[in-house]
Amino acid sequence: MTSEEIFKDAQDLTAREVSSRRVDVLRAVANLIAEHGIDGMSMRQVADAAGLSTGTINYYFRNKQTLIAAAMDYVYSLPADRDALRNKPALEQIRNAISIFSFTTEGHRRWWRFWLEYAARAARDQDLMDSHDERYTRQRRYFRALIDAGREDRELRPDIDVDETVDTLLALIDGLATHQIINSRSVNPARAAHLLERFLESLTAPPA
Amino acid sequence: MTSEEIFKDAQDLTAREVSSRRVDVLRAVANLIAEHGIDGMSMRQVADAAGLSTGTINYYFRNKQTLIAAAMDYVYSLPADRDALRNKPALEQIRNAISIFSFTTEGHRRWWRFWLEYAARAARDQDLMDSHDERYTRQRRYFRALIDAGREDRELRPDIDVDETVDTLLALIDGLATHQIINSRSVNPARAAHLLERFLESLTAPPA
Amino acid sequence: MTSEEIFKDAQDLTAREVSSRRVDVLRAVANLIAEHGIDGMSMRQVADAAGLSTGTINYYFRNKQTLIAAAMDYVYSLPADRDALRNKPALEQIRNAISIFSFTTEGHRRWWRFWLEYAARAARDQDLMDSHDERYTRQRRYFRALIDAGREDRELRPDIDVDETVDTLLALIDGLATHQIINSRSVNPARAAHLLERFLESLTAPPA
Amino acid sequence: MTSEEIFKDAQDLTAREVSSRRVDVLRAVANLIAEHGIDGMSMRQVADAAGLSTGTINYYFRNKQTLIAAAMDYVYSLPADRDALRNKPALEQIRNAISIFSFTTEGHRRWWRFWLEYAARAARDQDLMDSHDERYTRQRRYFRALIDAGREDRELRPDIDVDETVDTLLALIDGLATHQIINSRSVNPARAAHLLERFLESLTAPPA
DNA sequence: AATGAATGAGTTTTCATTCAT
DNA sequence: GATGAATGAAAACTCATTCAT
Repeated sequence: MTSEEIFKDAQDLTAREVSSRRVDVLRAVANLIAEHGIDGMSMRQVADAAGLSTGTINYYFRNKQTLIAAAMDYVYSLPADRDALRNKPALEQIRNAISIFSFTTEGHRRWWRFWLEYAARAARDQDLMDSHDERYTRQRRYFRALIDAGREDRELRPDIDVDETVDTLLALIDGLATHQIINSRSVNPARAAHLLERFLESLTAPPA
Repeated sequence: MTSEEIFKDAQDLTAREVSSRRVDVLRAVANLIAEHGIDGMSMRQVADAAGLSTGTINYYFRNKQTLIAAAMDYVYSLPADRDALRNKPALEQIRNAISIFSFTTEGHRRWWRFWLEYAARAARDQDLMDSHDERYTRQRRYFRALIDAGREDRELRPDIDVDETVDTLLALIDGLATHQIINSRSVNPARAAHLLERFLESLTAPPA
Repeated sequence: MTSEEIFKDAQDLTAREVSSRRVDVLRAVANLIAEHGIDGMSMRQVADAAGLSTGTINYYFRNKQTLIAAAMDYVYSLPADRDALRNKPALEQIRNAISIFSFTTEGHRRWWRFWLEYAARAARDQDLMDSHDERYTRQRRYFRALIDAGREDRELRPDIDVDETVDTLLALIDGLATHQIINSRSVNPARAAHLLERFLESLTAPPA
Repeated sequence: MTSEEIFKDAQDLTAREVSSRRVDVLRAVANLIAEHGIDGMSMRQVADAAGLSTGTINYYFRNKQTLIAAAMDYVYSLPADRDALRNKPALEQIRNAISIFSFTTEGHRRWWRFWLEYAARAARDQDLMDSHDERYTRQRRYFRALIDAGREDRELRPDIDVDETVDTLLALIDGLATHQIINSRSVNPARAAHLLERFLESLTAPPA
């Protein structure tokens, strides 16, 4: 499942697939957080959105904090269709990986609002911060491998510093996403995509 | 007053300047938001921190929402000591402007935590978003002028696209700041500063 | 104020004396605990009984635990009219002190039900236990002085061990009170009073 | 089974005797009440402690109230090993009967905490009060017989009033037990045992 | 201008109880 | 017989806001 599927409207979900109650709840939480923020989301809203009683929500998940942590985990546990591209050129894989973070659908917008809310909360919550750091490390490793491969394939310039490139790229992605959300008049999806593409270009080998 | 002065410890403040009660409150709010988040900050906390009663807080500012908007405005109303550098080389001015966003002091950390909280809230509040967009536009204009100047002075490469450079730079700054906050184990201040410096280097004219 | 005044019916109170809101609440709590037990008393009941809102109760007292502790303190803070008897014979003072613990009025019954509830809770709450122990120590000291005086005045037998007498007497009082409450069919007030009187008799000097 | 066996640690129990599920539950309830109080004990705790589901607890016993009443009955249904002492001197039998109420083991402490909780609840529950009164009557009868025998055997003074002695003794026992629990700093087990012993001494015939 | 007591709606959470399996 | 998911009412507590002083 991709983030788009998580953040699509609730009513579309039950029809298509048989999902456990637990997942229904987490999906509802993700959408509610994207829409109202963590503190703006009440347990009653969760219960209503999931079609359960508040008692049941607290029966499954011990309390709101645990519920939110679980929702975070769930949202970030995108199995990703990366394997399908395994034999494609590295640059294509990078572009694909990046595209996941674009703003092409409403689902994407919700994902990023969720992410922003998460980030703001994690800034004050050591546990969330730790688990986020872990995910970031994985993401970093993944992009590092891609860029490494791209460099060896001569798709990317041989003189780039891989680690620096990864960290800069990931910061750029998050920064552009944030700007798209809160400076949406100044930075629109097309603009953000263009800037990212320009950054990628700066990494490709110049015509000898 | 710079952001550092807003977010330094409260006791340091009263000594230096005579400030109106209103400003005391706003400063208290800014620090409380950085520490507890918007929803995590109660009006009573504000009152206590400002040495006033809750009644008075609501008397000055109509309600919490207005108070927060005022605090946002206040924090972003940094007069900035940019003029002092007016005659320095453009690159130095850029470096100085960027340094304001670094993480060298605890005040800086608080500033970014405030910013993150602000961003998350603005994502769901059109009014905040609008006023933020306005500020972003001003910031953009300022950096644009600097980079323009730098290009004309041949400090920067003549082939860079100024608008793209500004947007990329600002996104990078925000992205790196976010990472420093929530991926603090992976991205520390020195690393972030280094990556920004590397980005600047990529803008300088290569030795012919 | 004596325990009888604390535990009389609420409506009688407001008429007679001007009492602070705080005391109104504590009196309501004492009566509610006597009637429903600590866990059986809800904050809403307290609020209703005191003619305030739940918010106000939590505004005065930080939470239920603090409220209960305050109620305990209040109930036990009987100024007592002991001084009035200062010059009377020791035995008369003892009899008077004991009579406070008798069951002559409904107020007394409530007082003992409150005490029993308190004791049960204190058995599991170190803080309550500590403060109770302190009160017990004071009570012990008071009776010790009385019995000492009685022995010196030759009202009481010279061969009694004062400490043992005090501890036995106080245990007997509490035991008889408990029996009157929960074995009310077997042990009634008159019986309990008689048994206490017999115990006192055993302390008086036998006719030489 | 004696009270000591009910209140000893759970793991020791299963080994020795084969007991029905019902009894397992009641034992768990007794211990939970001693530890957390009646209202502090949840049905889920009972289920967990008994290794059953909440559904099963409510299936065996109709509801919490019934369960608690059953637990009370169970705890008080001590067959007692009194018969073993049938031919011993009355005073020895009395001392033995009293020793059951001492505080020599952790099991005893739990028993008394249970008793205190029971008493507090019975003070507000006519049904519990009635069944307790019945037990008290039995206990009274038992001690009456012992003291009667002791008097006839000339172990005890002939001039004591048997009924008064019984009621005083039982009140003293309960009072001392309560004091040991909630005034544990002032009244320890050794002290309580000593005071009881002194009371017994006052009943024995003085050397002519 | 300033207070802080008072409010009451709203929140999270607990828990005895039910019931389909 | 036995389960445990699900309930919904009730609990304690919070908090922005009001208002008499």
